[in-house]
Amino acid sequence: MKAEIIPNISVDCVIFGFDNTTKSLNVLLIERYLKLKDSEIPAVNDYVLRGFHTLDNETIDETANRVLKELTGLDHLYKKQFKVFGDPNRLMNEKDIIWAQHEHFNQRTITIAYYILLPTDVIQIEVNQYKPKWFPVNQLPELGFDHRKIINEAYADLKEKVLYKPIVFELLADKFTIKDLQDAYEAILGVEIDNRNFRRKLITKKYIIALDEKQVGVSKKPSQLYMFSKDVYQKIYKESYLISI
Amino acid sequence: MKAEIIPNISVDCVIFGFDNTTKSLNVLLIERYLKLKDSEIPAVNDYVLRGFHTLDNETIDETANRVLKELTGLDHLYKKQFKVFGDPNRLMNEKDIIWAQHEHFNQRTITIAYYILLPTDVIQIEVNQYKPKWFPVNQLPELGFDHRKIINEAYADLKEKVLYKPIVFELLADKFTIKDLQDAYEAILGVEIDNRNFRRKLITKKYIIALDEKQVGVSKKPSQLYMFSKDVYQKIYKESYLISI
DNA sequence: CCAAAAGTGTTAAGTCTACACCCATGA
DNA sequence: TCATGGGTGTAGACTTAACACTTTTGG
Repeated sequence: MKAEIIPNISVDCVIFGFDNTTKSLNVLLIERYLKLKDSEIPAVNDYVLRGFHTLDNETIDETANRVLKELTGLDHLYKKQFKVFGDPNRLMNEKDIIWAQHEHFNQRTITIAYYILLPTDVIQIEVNQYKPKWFPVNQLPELGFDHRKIINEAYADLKEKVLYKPIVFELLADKFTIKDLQDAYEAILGVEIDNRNFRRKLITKKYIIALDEKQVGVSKKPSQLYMFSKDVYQKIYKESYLISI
Repeated sequence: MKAEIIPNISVDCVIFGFDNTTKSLNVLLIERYLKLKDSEIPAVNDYVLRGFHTLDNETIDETANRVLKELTGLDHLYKKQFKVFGDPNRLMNEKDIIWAQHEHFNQRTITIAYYILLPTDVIQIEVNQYKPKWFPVNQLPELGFDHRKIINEAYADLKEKVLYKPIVFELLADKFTIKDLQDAYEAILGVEIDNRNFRRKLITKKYIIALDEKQVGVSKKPSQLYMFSKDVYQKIYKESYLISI
C-alpha cells in the first residue's frame, strides 16, 4: 500500500545556517521558476522555502525530516516546530496562483512551519538537485507564497529562544571558540556584545568545556576550543525558577 | 455558499483557569459519554478538551475563537498556538475508535493545539450546554484521545513561558494583589517563593502599578491592589538582550 | 618584527538570597 | 482585643556593565 499525499497539509522548513566566515545568519532557499510557452519573461521567478506535503502514514516530524534529508542530506538536525500558517488566502497572490495551476495543487493548504539550525558549512549546497542558495536573513530576495512572513516569524522566535535556551550551539561546529559563540549571538540578535564580559560569563558556565585543543591553520594566535555539554546543562537546569519578566 | 468543514484539520483548546480561592491551576474539560443500546455500562465515559474542525473559509485562529466563544462566552482571551498533534495513530485506542464510529469521523485528523489563560471566575460554567468542568492540572480525570499528552505539553510550555513573558496577568483579574500574583506563580511552577523577595522584586517593576484602591470585603487588613500595564511593559522591553542560558 | 586577533582585570552599581517580626484591619 | 494575613529591612554573595591594554602566534 503506497503512502498517499495529504493534499491540504504541508510542512515548510526555514533552514537557518550560521556562516562563521561572513558572520552572517542565513536562510536556505530554493528557486521557483516558471516560463510559460507564449512569453519571453518568466511568469514566476522568485525564491521559496522547501516544503513537502505530509503523507498519510507519517508524522509531521517525519515530513520535516524528509524535507531536511533531501535538502541537506542530514538527519538529526535541531528543529523546532514553531507555528502553523493556515490563512485561507495565504497562497492568493498572482504568481502563487499561476504556480498552483501549473503544479496542480489548488485547494487550501495549511502548512506547519519548522525552523532548523545548523552551521552553513556542514552541508554542500552545490551538489543538491534543487540548487538551494543561502541568503542573509536581513537581505532576503523576492519570496513566493507567504514565505517572507514565515521566515520573519521563525526569526523572531529564534531571537527570543536564543536568550534563554542553549540553541546557539546548534549553529556552530562541535568545537568552537568563544569568539564564534559571540559572533553567533551578535548575528542573531543584531547587537554588539562586550567581549570581556561575554567571555567571562560564558567561560564560567560548567557546560561550556575547554578542550585540550587549539585552532589550527590560522595565521595569528590560535584560540582555545570549547564544546557544549548538553548533559551537564540538563543536570544544572533541571529546575531553576528565576522569574525574569 | 455555506462554509464547509475541513475534515482532517481541527483545533483543540487547553483552557487554563487560575482559581484564586483554591490557588489551583485548572483545566476546563467536557465529558465524553456514550452508551450503546446493547450495554449496561457506558462504552465511553471520560473527559476531553473541546475542539472544532476548521471551516474552509476561516483562519486557524478563528476556529480557536469559535471554540472559546462557545465554551466561555468570551472573545479576546489570551491564546497561544503551541503545537500540532498529527501522529497518524493519535486517535487509535479502543474508546476513541468507538467514539469516532459513532460521531462519523474516521480519517486521520491533525489538530492544532492552543492554550488559553483566564481567571476561573470570569466564566460561568454551570450555564453552558456542554457542562464543562474544571480539573486541577495535577489531578486530571481519565482523558480521551491524546488529550492528556496535549494538556501536559501545554502545561510544560506555560511553565516555561511564564518565567520570561508577562502572561501570569492573564490568569488574574485586572486588579490583583501581589499575593495573588505570587499564588499564581506558585501554582503554575509548583514551587514556594519567598514572599519578601517576591514583593520587592515585583513592586519595583514600572509596569506593575499600584492603584488607589484596596481590597474590600475581607475580614483582615485589606491589601493593596495593582494593575499590569502592557504599554509600559512593551516600552521597557523593546530591546533587552540579556543572555541567560 | 609585525599584523592580527586572543585574552585579560577592576570598580561601581545593581540584584539575589536568606531570614523573622511588626502592623493594620474587621469582626 | 484578637485573629488573620499584609507588609517590611538588612547583610552578604553574586552578577552586571563599562571600560583599554597586553600577549601570543604565524608568517
